[in-house]
Amino acid sequence: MARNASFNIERFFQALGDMTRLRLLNLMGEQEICVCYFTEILAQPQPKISRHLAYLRSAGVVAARREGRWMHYRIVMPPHVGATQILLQTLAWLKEDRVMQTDRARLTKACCSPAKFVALQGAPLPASIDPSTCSTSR
Amino acid sequence: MARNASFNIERFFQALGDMTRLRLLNLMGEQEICVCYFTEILAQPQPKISRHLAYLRSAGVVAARREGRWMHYRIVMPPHVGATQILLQTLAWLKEDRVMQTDRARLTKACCSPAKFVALQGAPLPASIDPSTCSTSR
DNA sequence: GAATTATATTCGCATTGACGCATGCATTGT
DNA sequence: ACAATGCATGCGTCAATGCGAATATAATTC
Repeated sequence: MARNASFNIERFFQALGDMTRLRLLNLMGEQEICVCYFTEILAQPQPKISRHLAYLRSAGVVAARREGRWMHYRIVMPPHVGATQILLQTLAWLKEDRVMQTDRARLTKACCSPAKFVALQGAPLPASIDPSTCSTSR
Repeated sequence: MARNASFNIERFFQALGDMTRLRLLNLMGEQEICVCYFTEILAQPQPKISRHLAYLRSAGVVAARREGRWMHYRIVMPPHVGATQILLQTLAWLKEDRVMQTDRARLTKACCSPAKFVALQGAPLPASIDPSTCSTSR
């Protein structure tokens, strides 16, 4: 309920004005990600992650999908072309950031060798991950 | 390299997360604008305008130049290509907004017929304004 | 139905932000 | 020096935000 509040420009930029939320967006990128990956990769308390995801959701930047016990979050493009372009531009920009690159590397590693991440045993893989991308990890 | 410690991603987006600040940025656009125009066109208290300008300055989004009693503010492009593109994209997006269009129209009007804006008597015109753009005003 | 797992929400607290009001500071003009 | 002008800043107040800790909710498993 109350999931489709009208898109608000201020709220949109405010949602981008926090490093934790930017890291979450960077991890989502093009694909849907399970919450358990966020908490594991950012190494931060689950309630904190959950609140930031709720913030992003209230800003209309992400959407959630439930799959059994797991919640998958994905980026949704805003209902304005201008905002969409800014969001895409931001995601592209984030990829140049060291922290963001490290996060992405950890995500790949977690998906390829989940056995090393105790908390992720049995967690659903992002849909777009396939073993062929797991070149150097063991 | 090019690590400019003064520029902060979070701060950058936070600066964009306020309607008053977006209106100020929209008014500046490509040109330098005197503070007295902001207060007149937005019809809001001068300390409020000044505070928001200070916020934008602290975020590295605008710069100020003193000219006698007047302060001129202008947009400065961030030291990152990504941020620059986002800022330009944002400015372009704002132009589609009704409020922003009205503000711009009022700015043009104020520059062309300052006599109608008591507070702007003698105020310096934006550098890029010339009388040829004042077609229908008297 | 009870326990477990994955995620969301509530609470208390500290910090920040936005605002109005009054005042301070810098520059110009007399 | 004094007053006037244009702008910035300090103060008090209130709302919003971020956080950790605890608790609640939803889906699954026993």
